Amino acid sequence: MRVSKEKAAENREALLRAASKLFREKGIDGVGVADVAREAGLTHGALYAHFSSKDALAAAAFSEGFAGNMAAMRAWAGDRSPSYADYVDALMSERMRDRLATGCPMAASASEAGRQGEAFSESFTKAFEEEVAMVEASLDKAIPKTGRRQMAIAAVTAHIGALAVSRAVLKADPALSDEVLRSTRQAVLDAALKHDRPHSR
Amino acid sequence: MRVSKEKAAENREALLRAASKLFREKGIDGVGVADVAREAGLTHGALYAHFSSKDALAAAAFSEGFAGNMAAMRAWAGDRSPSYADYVDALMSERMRDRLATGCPMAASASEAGRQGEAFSESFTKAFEEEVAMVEASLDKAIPKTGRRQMAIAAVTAHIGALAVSRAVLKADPALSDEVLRSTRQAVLDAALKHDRPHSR
DNA sequence: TGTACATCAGTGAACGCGCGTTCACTGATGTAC
DNA sequence: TGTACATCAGTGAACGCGCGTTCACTGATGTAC
Repeated sequence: MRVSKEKAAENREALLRAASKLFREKGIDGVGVADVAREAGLTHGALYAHFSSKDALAAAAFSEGFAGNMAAMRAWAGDRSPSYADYVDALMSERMRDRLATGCPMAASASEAGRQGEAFSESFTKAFEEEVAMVEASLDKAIPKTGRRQMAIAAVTAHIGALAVSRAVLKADPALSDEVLRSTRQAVLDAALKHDRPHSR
Repeated sequence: MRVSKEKAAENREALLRAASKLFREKGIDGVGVADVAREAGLTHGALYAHFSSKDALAAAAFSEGFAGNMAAMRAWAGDRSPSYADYVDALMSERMRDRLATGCPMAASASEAGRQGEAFSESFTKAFEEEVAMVEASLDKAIPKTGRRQMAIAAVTAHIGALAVSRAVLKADPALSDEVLRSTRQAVLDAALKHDRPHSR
């Protein structure tokens, strides 16, 4: 039966929230469209009134999840723009590793992303560029511009790798999982510090 | 019909090679046991004479693929043990990114690994520890032992992240994909260099 | 060395199940008069 | 404001398909005598 425009918009949001959560928890291939619809309180048929395919849903859910995390980060930083150390501490933490459903969508899908459809690839790439820009802006302006971009790319890449690896080894070796987070955090912070005392290369 | 012990061993190897290739190319969830058996020239039923489940097959194929790459690395390095720079150059290259079927199995499955079965998790963790040990051994002995391990963990994690991300953005933005590899390579090499000129922290 | 037979790797049909997507239908919503 | 009706979000059965796993069967292999 037809529902009001407001209710339809709510349902669309519920589908995105459900997809965003489930895809991060169990992977895109690990969740069916019926699971997503059920979590949103709808039937699977309704999903296709809002999204043309599972790939389109995954791409939209990815962007929604990423935008939510970026907004949360900005809100948490408050008026001051978040410092590089704030960013690193927040991301490379056991808390972030264990919060699967609301964690970084790039870390959740890094190794699957290349095999998804075109829409998803685009979403991933846009998100990566956006996060790099945020990190870049948080870096010391004394570092030359090309160096800042390089460092930001390496830092975002490292955080994605660290979260994915720390989750991959968590069940088999929890201590190693913690060590992965600590080591990457230290390495990424050291890289920024190093530029206080530049040396010839 | 029964086959000779030698032929059976060959078939088992063929299954492992097929699984190792296909799982890296398309992901574990993206390949069926029938696909693997077909690629090996067998029927899917035969697979269960060699492996108890798909998870057991995936774990064995992961270990086989990883061991093969480690052996290739050692062979390539020749008599001298591979230097840190050799390792980084070999791994963070466009060649490694594009050689899906024979590339690093950790990078191919990083974000899926945590969701696989127990056998696969164990294989991943063992491989990670082994690669960390190899990298650690290649680092300058002037760096304190705890620093070496931390640096090795961060480097292996970074290479996994860089390969996964560079593949994820490849279709949507090939130039960015190259930049991801270059930036991580530079960052990881800088981290090792930095220790030539230690500074207070 | 030759014969009888137990072994077991491999075959292919079948199991129950869930997948992504389509579609005829329902009925409340929103609109035109 | 009241009535007639077109719209369309949501339902749920059905589509064809592939999944991982099991199993009765085949027949060459390997072994015991």
